[in-house]
Amino acid sequence: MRLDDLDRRIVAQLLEHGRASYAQVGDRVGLSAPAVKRRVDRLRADGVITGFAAVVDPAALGWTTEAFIEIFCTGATSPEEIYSSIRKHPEVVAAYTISGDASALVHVRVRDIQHLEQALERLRREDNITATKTAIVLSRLIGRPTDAPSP
Amino acid sequence: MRLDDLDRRIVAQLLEHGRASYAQVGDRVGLSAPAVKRRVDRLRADGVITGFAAVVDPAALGWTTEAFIEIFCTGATSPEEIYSSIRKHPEVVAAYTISGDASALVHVRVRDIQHLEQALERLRREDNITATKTAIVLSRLIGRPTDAPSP
DNA sequence: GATGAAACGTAGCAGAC
DNA sequence: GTCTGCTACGTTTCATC
Repeated sequence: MRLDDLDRRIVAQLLEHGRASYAQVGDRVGLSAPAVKRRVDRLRADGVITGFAAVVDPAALGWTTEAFIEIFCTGATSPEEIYSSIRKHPEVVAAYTISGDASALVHVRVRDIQHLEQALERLRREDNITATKTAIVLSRLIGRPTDAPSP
Repeated sequence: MRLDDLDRRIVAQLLEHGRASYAQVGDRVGLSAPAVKRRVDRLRADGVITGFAAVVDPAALGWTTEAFIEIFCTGATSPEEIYSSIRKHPEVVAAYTISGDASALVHVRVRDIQHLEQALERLRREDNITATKTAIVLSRLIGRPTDAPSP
């Protein structure tokens, strides 16, 4: 499937203003409200837009600390095994298998350093995980505060 | 300011369904639509909810590759200097100053490996940046596809 | 302080063009 | 893609606890 320029501008609008009315989006991109709705419906059906979400300040919910943890696994641990080892930890907001020394990179969000320590201990207790290497986030330079799990 | 349990449930609902009507949210949390609206207005005014956004599949927009780049800077480069060095690169979707060896961790999203190479070259051309260490994302285990810049 | 019910204006939606 | 009408939602006002 192909996106034309109008589609991209609609997506850009909805990335900024996810609750904007179709008429508002239409004003910005030069279409009528029903036309925008049709295109948004198509974008959702095609999986370009997978949903809508509130953007929440994690600090306001009491999650003030975040960290990136490199995870080292035994031998040839499959992505599925890594996934099942980390999915149960609610502090994990994102995780990726990556090239390089580490098996995976895990982004966690925690209340404070004590909470981070607990989460790390829990992670290291997983069978597959042999070692971790943690980098605590000192400040966010770019990127919206991502959505947080509820404390 | 303090959030009660109702506030947290409303936030959780809006994180999942950012375009849900107040009545729908109210049904799930046990409030009427006006009551939900008042609380959402307050949550927005207090900065707990900073906005709403579409959740977009970057792959559908042609951004199929992502990577994490550790950035090493000269001496005591301030976060502000790092910020001004990376903000102009549209491939950067997130960036953090972190503890450990590297000065910053930068999350980039690119069309393909060739595009990644170009972005890396551009980054390394920055005055402050002395070295980079890149880990290409092989697969996303956890975490929504984050919002992408328009290609 | 908070909520729920009723009002009005507006947006969403389906059909016809 | 636009225009039209019906339905549902967002929003304010007011009474209530």
